[in-house]
Amino acid sequence: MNLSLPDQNMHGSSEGCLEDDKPELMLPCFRRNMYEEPLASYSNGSIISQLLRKTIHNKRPLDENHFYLSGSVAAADSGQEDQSSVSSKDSTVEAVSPSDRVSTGASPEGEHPLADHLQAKRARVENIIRVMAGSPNSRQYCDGERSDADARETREARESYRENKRKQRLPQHQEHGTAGWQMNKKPGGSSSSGGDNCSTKEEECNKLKEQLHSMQRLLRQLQEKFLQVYSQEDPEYEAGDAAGLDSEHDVLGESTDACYISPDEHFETSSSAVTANCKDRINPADYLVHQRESQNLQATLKQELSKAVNDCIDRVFRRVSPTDMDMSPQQRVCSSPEMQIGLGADTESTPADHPQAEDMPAKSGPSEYCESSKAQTSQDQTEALSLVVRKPPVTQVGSVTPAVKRPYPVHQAPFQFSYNPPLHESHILEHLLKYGPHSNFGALPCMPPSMDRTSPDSVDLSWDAMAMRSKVTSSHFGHHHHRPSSMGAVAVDGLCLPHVKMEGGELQSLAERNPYMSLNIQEGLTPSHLKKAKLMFFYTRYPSSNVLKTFFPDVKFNRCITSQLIKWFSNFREFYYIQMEKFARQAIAEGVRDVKDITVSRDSELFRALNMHYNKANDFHVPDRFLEVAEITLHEFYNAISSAKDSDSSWKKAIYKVICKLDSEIPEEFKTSSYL
DNA sequence: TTAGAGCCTG
DNA sequence: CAGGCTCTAA
Repeated sequence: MNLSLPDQNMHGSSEGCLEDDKPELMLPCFRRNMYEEPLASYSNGSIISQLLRKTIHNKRPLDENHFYLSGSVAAADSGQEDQSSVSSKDSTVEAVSPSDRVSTGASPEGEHPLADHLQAKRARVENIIRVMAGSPNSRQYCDGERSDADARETREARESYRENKRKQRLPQHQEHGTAGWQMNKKPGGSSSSGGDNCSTKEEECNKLKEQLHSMQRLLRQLQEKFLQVYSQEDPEYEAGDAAGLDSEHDVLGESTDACYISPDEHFETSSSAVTANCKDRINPADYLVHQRESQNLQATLKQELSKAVNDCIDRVFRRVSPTDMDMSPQQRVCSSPEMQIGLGADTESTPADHPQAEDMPAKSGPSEYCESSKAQTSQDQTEALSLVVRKPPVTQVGSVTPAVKRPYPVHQAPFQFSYNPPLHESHILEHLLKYGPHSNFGALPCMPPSMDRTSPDSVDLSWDAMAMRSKVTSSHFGHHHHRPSSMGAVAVDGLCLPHVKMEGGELQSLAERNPYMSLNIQEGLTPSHLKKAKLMFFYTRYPSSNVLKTFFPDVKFNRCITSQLIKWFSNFREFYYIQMEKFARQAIAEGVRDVKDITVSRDSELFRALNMHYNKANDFHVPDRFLEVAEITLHEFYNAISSAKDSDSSWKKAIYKVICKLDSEIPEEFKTSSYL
């Protein structure tokens, strides 16, 4: 039988491993603070610090109101964040975080040395940057699912984390505070303010450029993303989001036309807001000079940044091209995050929407995999598109492709992941940037560029499968490279990941604990869920709600969803029993004398009718047991009707009672959400 | 009271 | 397939 489990090792040992692996399953890259790491490292690298110091020295507060505006916005919104515009709001909230208030507000008259203010400002900008990095995540909460308590908790955790980091850095900053903008020198490093060590300085500059350029990239992507997100919002969200966006624009001084704010601009506008309180400390006579210097810096930075971006793009292409020489230009372009952003919403939506290639040769070794995926173009899209319900969205580029029937079920093994480096936080971030919070992680950049968008696996995997894969990524996994072509998707997952098997409930709770994971928990039932339910009907006519929860781990169950699923099965039964009655009466009409003459085989019309209903694509091998049950049911109906029991209004109840005991176990494969 | 089955209808 | 309805068991 097709669905027999080839992965016995899935059970037993897998259960045992589960506990051990749990911490790891909670992928490090999904932890919130992991998102902050890269940026924290930026701040350690202190490109921001340097910018701040330089800018703060040069720049005069232009508009004190700006600060108050930010502050008041923060105060007003701090209790009701979790809108799509969290980034801006959070930014301002952070800007007036308690610790900052202490340093800036407690003694505004200058008791504190300038360094204190600089630190405060620096910290704020760092916060802004960090928040921006984390905010794509927060967008998902605009659905209102998340409780205020959760929001507070997350925010507090984030703040305390940041404060800790900030505290750790403070002494360092103070030590070097007066040295100007080279505050991030390593302890043993020479002071570069004099510029006497050219090579060291050059190196440092390069490093800084590198960091700046990375940040720039991230910022640009984030901004791009935000703009897209806002523009795609549902009308009902639009008002609120627009407000948030506006406020963001106010705070950041960013223009809507310019989808990209250069970091220095961004930085300067931000710092202009946060440095307003320093205003009276700066000599007005120097203002113009400082402003000129500031502009010079700005121009220099812009120049440097564009150079760096160019270099980066070159590097990306250089890195991509050796392995993807055969890629189509479009594919190649898509492999570069920068280019994806540049290509706009269309391409941006592509990866998430790109279907699973279902007609691929089922058997493909690691080396074949890339090749196969290269062969996958958007034209290979199949009905799998519907597997993930996406929110309103983005232009669906890939949805035009013809459906391709495939032998059921065929999936690609995720073994490729074993060759990839572990997920890095920035990868996650980039993924979010590229594909949005509602995309799944099947196309994480940990994949080879060529697979990024074209992998048949990249679309359809719900998060649990993704978690498994990611688990594989970081674990020992060098075998299981082959699988029989007829093996089902779940079997594949199980074969490849024998030690990461989770029950639906665990998946759900895990996903609920982790906002990023829950991205792939479906809010509603999709056509593929329906299809799966129909196939499950071949095994169970009366599934309990627990069974349903177990076998739909990627569905976020609530009362409504549960009833809907139950209703589905009720409808299935209805059709089933109607067919049974119909064919039983037909048999009687045809003069069948003996119930034993009535059989149900795969050639039977009855079976065809049922198969057509529950397995329309005919890509599922119906279990023999179902034929037996169907036959029994038919016999029951035949007997009841032939003995005139159907005159009783509730004559079917007796039959139902019999049939409900004939449920068989649903294969484990169905437990995997990526089954279809 | 609630969940779920079953029936009917659109 | 979903919604509305009744009925029943827990």
